[in-house]
Amino acid sequence: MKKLTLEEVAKLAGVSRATVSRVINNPASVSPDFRSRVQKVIDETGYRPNLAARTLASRRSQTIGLIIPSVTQSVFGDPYFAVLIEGISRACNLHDFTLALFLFHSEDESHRVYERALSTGLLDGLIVAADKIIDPLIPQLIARQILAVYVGRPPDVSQTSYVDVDNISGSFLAVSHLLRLGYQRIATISGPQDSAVGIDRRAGYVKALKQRGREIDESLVVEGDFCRDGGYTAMRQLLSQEPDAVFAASDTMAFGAIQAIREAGLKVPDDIAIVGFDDLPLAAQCDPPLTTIRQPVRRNGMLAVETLIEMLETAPHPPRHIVLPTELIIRSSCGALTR
Amino acid sequence: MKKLTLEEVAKLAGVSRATVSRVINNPASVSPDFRSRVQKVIDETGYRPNLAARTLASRRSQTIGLIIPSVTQSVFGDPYFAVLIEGISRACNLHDFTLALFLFHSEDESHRVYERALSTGLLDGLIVAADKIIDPLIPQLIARQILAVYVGRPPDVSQTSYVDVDNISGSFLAVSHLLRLGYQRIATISGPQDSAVGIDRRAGYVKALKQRGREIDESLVVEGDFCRDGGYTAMRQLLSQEPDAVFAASDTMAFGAIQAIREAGLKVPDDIAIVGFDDLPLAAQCDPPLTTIRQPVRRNGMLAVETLIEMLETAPHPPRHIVLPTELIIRSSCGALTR
DNA sequence: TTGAAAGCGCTAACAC
DNA sequence: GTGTTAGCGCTTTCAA
Repeated sequence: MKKLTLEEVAKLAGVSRATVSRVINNPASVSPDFRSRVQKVIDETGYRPNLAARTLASRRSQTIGLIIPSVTQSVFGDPYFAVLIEGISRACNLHDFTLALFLFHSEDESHRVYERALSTGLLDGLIVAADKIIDPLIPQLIARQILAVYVGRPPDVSQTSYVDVDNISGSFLAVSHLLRLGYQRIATISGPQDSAVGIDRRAGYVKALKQRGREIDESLVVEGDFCRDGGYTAMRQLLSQEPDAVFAASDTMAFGAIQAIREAGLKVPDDIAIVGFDDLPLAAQCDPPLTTIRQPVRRNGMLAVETLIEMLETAPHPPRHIVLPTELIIRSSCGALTR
Repeated sequence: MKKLTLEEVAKLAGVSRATVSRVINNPASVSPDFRSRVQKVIDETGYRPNLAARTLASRRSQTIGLIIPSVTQSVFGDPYFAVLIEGISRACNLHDFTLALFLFHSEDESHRVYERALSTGLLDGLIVAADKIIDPLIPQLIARQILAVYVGRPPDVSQTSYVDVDNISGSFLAVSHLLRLGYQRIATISGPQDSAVGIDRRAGYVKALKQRGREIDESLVVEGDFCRDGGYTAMRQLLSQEPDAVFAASDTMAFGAIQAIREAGLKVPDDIAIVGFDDLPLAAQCDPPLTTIRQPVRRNGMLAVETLIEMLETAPHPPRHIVLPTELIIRSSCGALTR
């Protein structure tokens, strides 16, 4: 059972190659009679067009790439990425696009991976989930004229499309909530300060405190890596400062922090209140249920795909910026329900 | 800056197309003189071959697909998949392959996704992380002569290549350990009984008990879904049976079970001991650290890729079966350290 | 509406 | 070692 080509299908149906192509790509343009004749042959033979040939001829692969550049183990150390991938994959399915996944696990790998991801022909566009404020990828994307949408604010906003959430407002919301509850020593476990998210979420923390006329106590600000271990380590460091509340810049770090608090013999939220950021599925399930800032991770992933597809279809394309709001989700870890 | 073709590079270098092609694909077959001349042009112009054209002509795309068929949210409800993807991606990078990711989130999606994944031309082969014992995919793979490697034992072992771990021995190890520690009422939270892993891990539980002459108490056997919620729910059901130890067929279910135990005011391992399966990164970090069966998830992912690539290069290819051993990792949740 | 024919950009025999 | 020449299987003008 060798592989059929368009040519052979055409012969079997007694029509030309072009007609078969039309039946596949634009059935309405073929007369019902021909259409059904061709369709019959396709059904009977199980013919499937060769995607490489189609891509070459049409210059459209219906495939997009997702690049997640991450030198640390953090790609999957934080389930955030799993949810993001799920959203992206879902949108791809919806629009009949194929998703190519480019992860890299070390700096060394990055060159070879970029090489593949940036080479022409196979990919219609790229979604980039990079969050470093210095990103070597962007100049290359521009030079090679590769369509891309960032997830998270990229370094150069003027030339690059992205979808993001309002991180500053989000963390402002979180910290204001803690202030409202009357906490006095509010610490934060921030994200890396070489990433836009990390910077913004810390900025929201500062903004909320300042708005209430509070001074920023630098000893209450510790940098984490968005992962559980980072949260754990940061919290152990914070314990000596005796905070009564902590805003962690990701749920995953909040989980690590809670463990550190427990191991110190303290209780959440009675001794130390915690608020996270993300509202991952686990936030609602864990013990105690986590008060957190909900951001639409899955939706953002889907939006990134849809934005990219739109740009694909309507060149030329000014960069698009989509920023979604966040929402405070109150559960028990902040003490709001018990105080 | 329009896109360059081989042809144009050849003209610029004053050689034939074939020579440029050789420089790219097999530099050793070109004289140093010509090679450097061509290479210079490539470097200066930033030329990149068009992958679609290359795929069409060579019938090799250097791309493999990963199919994770999962009707539930379980794809990313269990970090197991994240680790697996990481391994697969890593091996792809190592061998300069591109990874296409096919997830589906509902039964409806499956048809369209399969259509893409099975269509010709774009993919050299497939890795399938399906674990249902009835798998509609296999006949199609065979009919279309698509090279595939399963992760986990597939329904029809005689026609399909796979990599797996010895699940029966693994859970046998886990339950034997609990027996050795003297537990009397050992329950299990099993995986779904329509999956090979689910069945095998329950079989290991039964085997260990029988070997010690114990009867199987059906009220101590509850089916979960490998996810946290499933473990939680199953454990709540088990609590009324007052087990003194539980073997959970995945770490993720073990985490859910621990939460249920805590909420009931009981302690792990003092009141109920727990053993998991997988040894996910979180198993060592959580509280209490989880005794579990380590399986080489990442390594299995890499092996799947490497097996597939080998098969790609050496047709015809009898199905290959690789089964790796597991290992008992003793931490605190089983009580071994305190009893 | 349908068909003929010209590519899409590359690889791979084959000849030199 | 290098160039010539056919394709790979499809889409897409352009005529009919």
